[in-house]
Amino acid sequence: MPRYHHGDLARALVDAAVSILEKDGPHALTLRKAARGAGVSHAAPAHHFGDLRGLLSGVAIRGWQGLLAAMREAPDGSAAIDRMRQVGTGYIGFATANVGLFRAMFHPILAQGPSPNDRHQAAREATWAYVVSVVEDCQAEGSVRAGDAKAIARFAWSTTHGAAALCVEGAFDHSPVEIAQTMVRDLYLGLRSG
Amino acid sequence: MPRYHHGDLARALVDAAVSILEKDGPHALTLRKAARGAGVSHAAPAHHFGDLRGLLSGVAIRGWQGLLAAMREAPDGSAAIDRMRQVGTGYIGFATANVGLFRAMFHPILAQGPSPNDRHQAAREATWAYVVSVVEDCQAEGSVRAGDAKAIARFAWSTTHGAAALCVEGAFDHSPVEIAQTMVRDLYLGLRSG
DNA sequence: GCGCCAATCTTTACGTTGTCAACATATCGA
DNA sequence: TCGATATGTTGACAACGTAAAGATTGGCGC
Repeated sequence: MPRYHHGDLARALVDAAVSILEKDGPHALTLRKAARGAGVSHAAPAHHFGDLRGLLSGVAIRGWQGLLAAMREAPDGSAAIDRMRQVGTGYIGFATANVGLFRAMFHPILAQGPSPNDRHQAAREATWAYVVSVVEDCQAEGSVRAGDAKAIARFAWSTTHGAAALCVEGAFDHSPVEIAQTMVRDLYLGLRSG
Repeated sequence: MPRYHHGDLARALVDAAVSILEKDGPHALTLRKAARGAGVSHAAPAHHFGDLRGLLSGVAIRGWQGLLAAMREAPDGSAAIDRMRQVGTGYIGFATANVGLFRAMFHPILAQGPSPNDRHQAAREATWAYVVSVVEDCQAEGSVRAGDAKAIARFAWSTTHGAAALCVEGAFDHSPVEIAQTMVRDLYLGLRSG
């Protein structure tokens, strides 16, 4: 029996939103549709997310968490360079496996103005911090050339993000796995030490 | 005096759309607003672009043309590697100088389903073809390592597009010029022959 | 247990939008 | 000249984001 109070509506709304995103894309995501998916009235989301941008921000938080998890999927104890490779393959893998979610993370609405949600910015920065730390580990073990770790991380991030974004766009007529392999290989041709 | 027939409404609508995009971003672009900007009734755009996706596609065509022009801005007769560098700096320069237009070119709505406009796909492929041709020229002059030119072009394109997209997102706390310089430099560390 | 307040959800309402159908006007070729 | 076609207008409709006001619930002091 439906109660007046949902219990965890914020989570349920994000669940519904992700489901809509994966089925019909970012354009199909509306506040009212997410509310229907969660079984509440159309104005209920406003109390948790404010507006559409807020809901999208909530979705993006889950996206960044998933992206970070995918990048960390390397086996424990592996060499830093292996973790670095997993950053690339995990990133592209996550993007192509969760196209709707990935597109929502970089939706133009979110890009405009400051982040409407502190946790959103935090989730994003946590992912970025992980990449920088892996670069530093690689430098420590000598598998990546010395230099400003953040600059190197920006480069690796750009290549990886660009490949993922273009893959998701369907700009390449190759499988994501192929793209990821050659991208990661070529990337470390430029990053290797010596 | 306003005539019943506009003369070149399609162009005027794209003009108005670009103006809206640059001022208020992709989210603010609506068919009705573009129609008002062009001084016609709200349903007039339908005859030229069908729906909102069609208008966005028309805008994107102009975007791809401008992007290609920016990438070709290298002085005539320069070495292929210089033209290659201009691909990177021109790409990032165009994106940051035309943020709204750039975002529209990669708007999620356009990414879903096939391109609604043949000229859109053509403009896109022309840009891609130019990058591949520059890579081949670099290989011919020995400034870029041998190998599948398209694969190398995909790599260069990914790095450049990723850097531009993240720049436009405000993900980097550096000036676009700085980003472009270090990106292009690091990119050709990995692409150089030998 | 009781009462009150804040949080949560619903209902109602309003202006805007995309899209369609019906109609009006201009252009162009047979 | 005249009809077909392209181009633009008007009117209408459902869906949307958002705000205001009311209903319901949970929690906290007492």
